[in-house]
Amino acid sequence: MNQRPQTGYDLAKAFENEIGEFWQAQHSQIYPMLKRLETAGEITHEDTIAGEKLAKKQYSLTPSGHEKLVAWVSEPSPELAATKDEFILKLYFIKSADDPRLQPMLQEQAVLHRTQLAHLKQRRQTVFPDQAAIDQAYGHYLILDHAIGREQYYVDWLNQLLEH
Amino acid sequence: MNQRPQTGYDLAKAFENEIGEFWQAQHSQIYPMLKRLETAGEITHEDTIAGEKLAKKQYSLTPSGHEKLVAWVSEPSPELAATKDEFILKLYFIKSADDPRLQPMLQEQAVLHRTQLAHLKQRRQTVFPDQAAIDQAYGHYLILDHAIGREQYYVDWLNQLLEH
DNA sequence: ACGAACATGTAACCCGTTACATGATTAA
DNA sequence: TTAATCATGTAACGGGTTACATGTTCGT
Repeated sequence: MNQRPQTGYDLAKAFENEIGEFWQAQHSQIYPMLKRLETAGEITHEDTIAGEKLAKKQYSLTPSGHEKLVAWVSEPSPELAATKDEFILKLYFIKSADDPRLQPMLQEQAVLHRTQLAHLKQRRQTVFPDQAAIDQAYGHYLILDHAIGREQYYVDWLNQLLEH
Repeated sequence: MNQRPQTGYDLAKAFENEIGEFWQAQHSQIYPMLKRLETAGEITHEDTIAGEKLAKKQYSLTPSGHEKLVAWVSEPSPELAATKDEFILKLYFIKSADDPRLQPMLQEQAVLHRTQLAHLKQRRQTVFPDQAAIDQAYGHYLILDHAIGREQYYVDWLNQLLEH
């Protein structure tokens, strides 16, 4: 998306792995959008063949598209992140600290977020094994770092409530 | 929503203030939903008049609705929270730590999140001034506490990057 | 008298998810 | 050979936002 040509499939995977913690997009949203962006003149594609006859569309930014991307990154992002956390919503209906449903709920979430935290740490280790890897994709590293810190906070918060 | 009758307006305000950090719903979504829930037999309403002629609909849960709510709270919540943070998405396109756009971006977000953190702390002080207030709405307190911790982490993370 | 907050609704539109649909390539 | 992954698309549906629309009450 930045400079190297990518297929819609590549983008879908990036939304799943690289930035899925903070932004999501399914391939059913991506393919029509790529067509729209091409019509708008922000991207172009080149048809390539992998193997015998598997057709791929390698998209790349046009000068106009690149300009727009650079401008967009520099623009202010004044909106605070929108979150939908069903567990937290359910907490609203727990009126007392003694509610017998509370501890199981916390435990369930603790399992979930500990697993996620371990998974993210594992990813950091494999994707950014050394300083060179970090230097080459610093923003991506920051995203993963932020995701890990955020999960760590969530786990700590749950643990502290479980000790009680 | 729990036991005391509430109007659609009350609910909209709750989504704005009490749980807006983790779940959102506009009045345009709430009013039709209240009608649907009433048709389904989960809630009923009583027309009341405030002042001279301002019509209010005080909704309350039916036994069936209350049962469903209790069951829903106890159900597992296996999905991890979905987040959409445009700033973090933009970070993805910053390839180097020396990119001149990075520091201004971080500073802008720091202002945003410091303000939000101060606002949330202020709310905790006014909504939960003593232990009695916490004991009466423990879940609500936990939500606010979690929101504060989350913002504190975000601010700390940004500060640490700004020191650099 | 006026503006903010209270109070309730509908309509249009956009965005995003799930499901439907198809086919090629690669590794076990 | 068979399952996982690669690769691209469309359609239906639902949820959610913004905008449209109206009227009352309360505090200053």
